[in-house]
Amino acid sequence: MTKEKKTKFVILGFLLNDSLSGYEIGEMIKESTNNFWQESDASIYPTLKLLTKEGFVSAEPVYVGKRRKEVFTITNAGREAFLEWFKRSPDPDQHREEFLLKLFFTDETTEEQMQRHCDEKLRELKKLREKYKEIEDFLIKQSPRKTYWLKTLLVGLAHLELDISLLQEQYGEVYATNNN
Amino acid sequence: MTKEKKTKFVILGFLLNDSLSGYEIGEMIKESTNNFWQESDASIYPTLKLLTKEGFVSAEPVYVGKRRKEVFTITNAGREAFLEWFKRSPDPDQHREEFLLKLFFTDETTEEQMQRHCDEKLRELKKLREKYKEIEDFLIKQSPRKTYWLKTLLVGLAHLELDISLLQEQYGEVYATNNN
DNA sequence: TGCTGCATGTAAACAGTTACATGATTAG
DNA sequence: CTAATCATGTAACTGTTTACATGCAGCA
Repeated sequence: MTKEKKTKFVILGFLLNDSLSGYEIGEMIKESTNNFWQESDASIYPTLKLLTKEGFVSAEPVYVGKRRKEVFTITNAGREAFLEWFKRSPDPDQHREEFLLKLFFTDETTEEQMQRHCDEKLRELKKLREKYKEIEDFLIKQSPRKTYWLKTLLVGLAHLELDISLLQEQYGEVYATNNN
Repeated sequence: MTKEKKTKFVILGFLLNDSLSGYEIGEMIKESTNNFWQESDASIYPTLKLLTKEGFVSAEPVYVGKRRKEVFTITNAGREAFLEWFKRSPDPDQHREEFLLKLFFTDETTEEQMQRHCDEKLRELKKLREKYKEIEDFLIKQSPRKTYWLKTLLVGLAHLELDISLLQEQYGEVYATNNN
């Protein structure tokens, strides 16, 4: 029926522990959930407004000098809504992997072109792996309570490692000497 | 700038070898690309109309009795458009994995609830693995020319195996006795 | 007769992104 | 002084899905 906007629950999730401003929520999303659940910046403020209207969060302005900051706090109704969402079976993943789409159609084109995409992808993934490892360190040192943040990250890392090794297998370790 | 509808290239991709009707394209999508690039049924016919208007495909009606079937053939311009798309760097993947989102927020709820989602997920993935293996057999026997269809499938299978083993690791092989 | 599969399509609603617009504060 | 960052928001557009609507053919 009414397919609820999932952005709502991402925001509620971050508000469970802390009262936060839209901007702060945006920063947290960028550093964490964006890696497996993308949200655009612009979706946050309208969604916060919606959540306010529904009574799932309450807003209060905080002033630092002339600077206004709208700080949001989750309500009991908001907690209930979050838990109700949480216990529902997750929807099947939605994928839109253009890289795989091109791999799929490589028989009709040239392997050289695809090889170039693979090279690029491999470089990207290695960079991402470094980033993930930094986040891993950070989580272990700074947020030892967030065991599931770490678990989620490790799932992501495992997938990265797999993709890296698949790409290297296929193309014979040409790049392995430099930056593995 | 103008972010082109990717659906166009999925359709062009399938038309590179064969002339096909909208329905047949839909069937092929369901069986193959839908596993990593989801398209809804309803997007096919309007996109074919668009492609016709752009001169990338040509349509001719075929009648079997009173039954009309619109068969589409790719044009030279269509081939060029496809190759132009193919050589562009793939856009970064878009993920929306509600399962991981829930895993991420498990610290704020209960592990029991999440465990239930994991059980369900594990069952789904095992089913999907069977499906993938059938497709693998089919491809090897029926479409030996499509080496990249097979490669794409093997990437998918590797990810499935990884997810299955991650889920089993976490939850101690409770289900390993029955249907592994 | 009614069900399933083949076959094509449209309208309305919704979600999501891009681009824009504004302004305060802080560090160099 | 100016660039970067903090901070909030809107309008327009585009893409996508949902639900609907139609009708033929074959089979039980």
